[in-house]
Amino acid sequence: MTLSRGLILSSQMSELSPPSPLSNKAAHHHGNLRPALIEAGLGILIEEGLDKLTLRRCAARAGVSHAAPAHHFDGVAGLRAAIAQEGFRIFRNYMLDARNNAGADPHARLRAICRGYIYFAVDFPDLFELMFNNKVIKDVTSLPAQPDTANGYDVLKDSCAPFVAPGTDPVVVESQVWSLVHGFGSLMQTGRFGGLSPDDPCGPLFAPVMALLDQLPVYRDPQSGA
Amino acid sequence: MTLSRGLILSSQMSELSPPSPLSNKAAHHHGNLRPALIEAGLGILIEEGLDKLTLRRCAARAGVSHAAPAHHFDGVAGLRAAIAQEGFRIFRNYMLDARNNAGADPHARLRAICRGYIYFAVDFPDLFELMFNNKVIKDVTSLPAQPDTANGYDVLKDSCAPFVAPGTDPVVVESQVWSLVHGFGSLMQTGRFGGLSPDDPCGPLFAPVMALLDQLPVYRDPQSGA
DNA sequence: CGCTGCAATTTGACACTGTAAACTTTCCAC
DNA sequence: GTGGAAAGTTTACAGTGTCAAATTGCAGCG
Repeated sequence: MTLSRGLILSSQMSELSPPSPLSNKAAHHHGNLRPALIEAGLGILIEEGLDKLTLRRCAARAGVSHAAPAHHFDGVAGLRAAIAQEGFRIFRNYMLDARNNAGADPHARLRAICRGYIYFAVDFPDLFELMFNNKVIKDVTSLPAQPDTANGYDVLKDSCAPFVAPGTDPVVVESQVWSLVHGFGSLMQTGRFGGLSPDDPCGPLFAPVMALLDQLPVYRDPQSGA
Repeated sequence: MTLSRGLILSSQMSELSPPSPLSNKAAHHHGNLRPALIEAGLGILIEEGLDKLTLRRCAARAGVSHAAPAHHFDGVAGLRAAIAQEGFRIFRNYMLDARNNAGADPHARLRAICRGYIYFAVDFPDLFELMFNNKVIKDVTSLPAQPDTANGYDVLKDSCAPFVAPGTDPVVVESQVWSLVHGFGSLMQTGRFGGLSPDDPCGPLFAPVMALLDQLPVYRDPQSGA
């Protein structure tokens, strides 16, 4: 399951290198500047940190002039939102991978996506911070008809479904799980939750904290139908 | 209990207006620039938002030149850390107030401090974001021998004590509670957790989510001794 | 083929920010 | 008083976001 971590970043990119219009060689127009800028931003975020993520630096890394990004993003906020959106896609893949490698037991599957959640927060702390920055998250998660598949909420929702009592709002269980795991992911980077180690990437407190979810009763087993 | 909210900010300040050295009239040295800058920063944070919190703006609001803060803080990061530290003091008072207005029941007390936690996040979203910004929180919570009373963790710890099973590490329950409430506070500002209303400041999902903590067994009643 | 039009990119400029150095003022200790 | 440290000011410089005005390269059309 740890195989899912450390993925090659470019293989996760969505907009990156689309059909590539057949030998679009050295067009002065660069061709795909927008995805190139997003990738540059992700690289800066990972290698240099959130405070180094600037418009001009992204432009330089993509090999264009400092004002070029203005034609593809609505200011620096737009660039950050686009990078966050790409981050949510990687984030979702982390949870999907973790879930796919789990068994059929609802509790095991829930723990799995939580582990994927935390793996992502550990692997990309600056990207995680950018994505869940109060300002950015509002923009990204409330985009026009933004589907749950764009931010991974669908994976969480799906894994919470077995624990939803009939006749109750699913968002209750979803909020419980999401709050717990997101709070853990945020606070873990404090250092107060114990140091991380290569063989224990989620820290020694991950399992005990997530044990709180073991008490959730199973109302519906998605495998066996109703 | 809602009395505790909307406190006059200056009354919460710690460094603000110390002994005031007896008619320190119009000293060109301003006297108490450091606390004045912190208060200016808090005002900017509340009135204008986190992105407007700059060294020069704080200096202007305090009525000094733009380079004056350099003599009191280690760059802009130092100013932000100092403001966050002041924020943690207010934050702690929010939890203390909420707890003091609760009864003796351990679960009720725990719910109370969680409500104080969320009240603070709702009242000061930008300050909340600054305080729990991954970069800043590390500085503030890991200051030299920073006691738990400086960031409110002592209040949380105290309220979790009744739920700590004998022979187990208290940090487990503390992490469970803190993760849940902090995650809720962070994610609430997404808008996904339902709109806030004046008479329901924590949103409609607060109670259902915190119900997860009702299952915690009480091992020790602090009122009746062991 | 040459021309126009358009979109992408560049260049230049401006305001704002953080930071450092040099300077000025104020006050305290001696 | 005098020296010196502390507190603030002034000046300067490198980055940053953003805008307006060129400039470049391509596509379509005469």
